[in-house]
Amino acid sequence: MNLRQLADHLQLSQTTVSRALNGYPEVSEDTRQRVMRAARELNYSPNSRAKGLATGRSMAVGHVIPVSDRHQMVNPIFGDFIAGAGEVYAAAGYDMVLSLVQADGEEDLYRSIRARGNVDGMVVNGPRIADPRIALLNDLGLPFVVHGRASRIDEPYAWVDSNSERAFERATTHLIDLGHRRIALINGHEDMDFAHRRRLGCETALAARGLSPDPDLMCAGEMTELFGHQCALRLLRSENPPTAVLVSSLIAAIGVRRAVQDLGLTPGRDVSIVTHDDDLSYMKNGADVPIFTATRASVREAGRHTARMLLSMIAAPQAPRPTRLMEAEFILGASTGPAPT
Amino acid sequence: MNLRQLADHLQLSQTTVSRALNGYPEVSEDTRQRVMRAARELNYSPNSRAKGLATGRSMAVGHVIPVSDRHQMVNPIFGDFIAGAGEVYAAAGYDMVLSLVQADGEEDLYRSIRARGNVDGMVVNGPRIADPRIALLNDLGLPFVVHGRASRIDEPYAWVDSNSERAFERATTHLIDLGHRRIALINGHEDMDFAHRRRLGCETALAARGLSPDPDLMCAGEMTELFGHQCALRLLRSENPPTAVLVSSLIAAIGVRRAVQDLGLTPGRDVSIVTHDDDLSYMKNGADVPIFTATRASVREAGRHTARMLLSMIAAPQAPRPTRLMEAEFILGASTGPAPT
DNA sequence: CCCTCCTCCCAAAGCGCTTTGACATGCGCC
DNA sequence: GGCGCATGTCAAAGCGCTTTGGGAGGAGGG
Repeated sequence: MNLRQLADHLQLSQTTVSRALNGYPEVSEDTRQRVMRAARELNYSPNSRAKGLATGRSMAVGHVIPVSDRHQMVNPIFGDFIAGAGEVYAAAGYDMVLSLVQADGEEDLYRSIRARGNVDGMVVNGPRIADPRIALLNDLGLPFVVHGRASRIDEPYAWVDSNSERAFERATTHLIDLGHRRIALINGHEDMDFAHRRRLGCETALAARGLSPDPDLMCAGEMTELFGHQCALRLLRSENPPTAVLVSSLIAAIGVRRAVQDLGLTPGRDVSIVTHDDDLSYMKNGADVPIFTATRASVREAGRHTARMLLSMIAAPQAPRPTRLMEAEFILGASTGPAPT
Repeated sequence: MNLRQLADHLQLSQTTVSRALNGYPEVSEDTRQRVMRAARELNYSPNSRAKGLATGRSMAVGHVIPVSDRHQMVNPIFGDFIAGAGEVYAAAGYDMVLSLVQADGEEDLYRSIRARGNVDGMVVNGPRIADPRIALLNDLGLPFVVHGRASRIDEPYAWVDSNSERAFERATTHLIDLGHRRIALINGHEDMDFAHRRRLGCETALAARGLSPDPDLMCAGEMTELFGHQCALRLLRSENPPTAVLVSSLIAAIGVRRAVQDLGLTPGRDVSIVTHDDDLSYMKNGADVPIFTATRASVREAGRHTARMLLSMIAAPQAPRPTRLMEAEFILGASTGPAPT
């Protein structure tokens, strides 16, 4: 069923039918009702390609998901982020098109997305420090929102981020207040901007109390359960082990807990653990009593904000680039306690 | 840069340029080279909407992701599945468009996707027992592949699934061989077909050894860490607790382990745990020694197979519906041991 | 030398929609 | 009665591509 057939069926011109369906005022209310009813009954939906061609808008947005070449890994927060964003798109009648990309193919991908014109805007995930994609995208002139920020970038761009620095500063201060002095950090790859900021936050808190960070207590890598386990094992077995560990994701924290238990120690008593918690739907941080003391920021909520921001930019391309900083909650759980003496 | 501008620039007709770019033989090799070079230099990519309109194919496939209305949860395996599928699509020049849908809006969504014609085929996730979507989609006549199967459906349809029944039968038999008699099952919602099959496999194994399943030892729900923890706690605190637990996902198994440890018990000695492991990239089942004894089937690999199957169906719509059953590996890990006496 | 047949290229139609500009009505008003 | 003005409708152009149906020009055969 296409527009012409519908128009023929109604004995009207395509123009009138189109206008009736799209809410233009040049159509009598009677006719509009008739058209709407017929469209529903005959299950007519306009062909989106044709509509896109005619209007120059595709009613779709693109999400580019970097696939880590190191481990072919898709960041686990991605599902929830997409879910949040997808909710908003669905409500607004937008499609979401996903592109997975290895780090080396990125530039071409963005150019090609732009040239093929099948999206009206895009979302960029996993920004790195001084990420070159931002300049590229500004150049291409397609509306985009970054989930996260990129340090050392001067030009304006739209972003949604949670305040990693502040969150990790608070977490670190909390541990210092509990008497911990040897505090380890198990972080994401530190070329990722969020990891960089978390480290900064941590160091700021240490410095504020006259402590200096110990490089031996810092490690960075892909945030898997396994990585958390390995790092924690290495740290705790070292000569001068930490009494507390900051972890950059709940999944890695689970690995840390496993390591602590493997060594016959008790989390919260022998070793304190604070983790960042993205509030993933399938991996909640406990029920009433949180398993881990944590800094919590809902990545699903970030997805919603990002999507809304992008849609607003598509609607008003000339407006200044919006930004939004979300604060993380600090949640007291069972995994922290006073430093053992 | 569009085709016309490119053609003008080259002093050729659009026809010739189009043919040169699309590999038709009616163009001299010289001209083709010239055209290709210019296209590359001027960064020309054909507008995908226009191309789609003209060819009737959109070079995109749709994935419909059900969002559980119960907990607004996105299945965590989804990221890896998408990653596997996305790899194949990218290589074949297809886009992937994602639609998230609440269970109640499904029928309309499929119809609308069909009518708007912006995908050439689709992938259906999370089939239930006797899932009505299959009849609907067969009706709509758009190529589709189901990830999983739906029991009690007679009409043919294409699917990729792993042999859940067999896997859980083996797992159960293994536990029986170790002397376990009270074996619990922590399963996904049992209207989901895969969960249904896992239960069947479990019961088959019990029956083969003359044991009958104890309804008190079976629970089913959303496969979160929390759910695993709650179920395990309840089971282990009951009057006649199980000595072994079968779990339907690694994430839930982590919750089970936490419960076991909360009660001061040791996994693999006091309580044996066998889990299904989807081999998620961020949640591996240990390094050298698997943490859990497990039935393992890579969901990323399933994503690849599904995508390849769909593309082949799009290329040859008349061919019979392919199907593919993947066998799970059985991995011996540290979480199982002889039944305590 | 003419005819046929390739080879290489082109003009124009068509995909399904929106949108521009024009055209019939019917009405009130001078 | 003629004018202006809404109101409701339509035909046709255009979005950027593919594809059909030729057609010019040169090579080869009789």
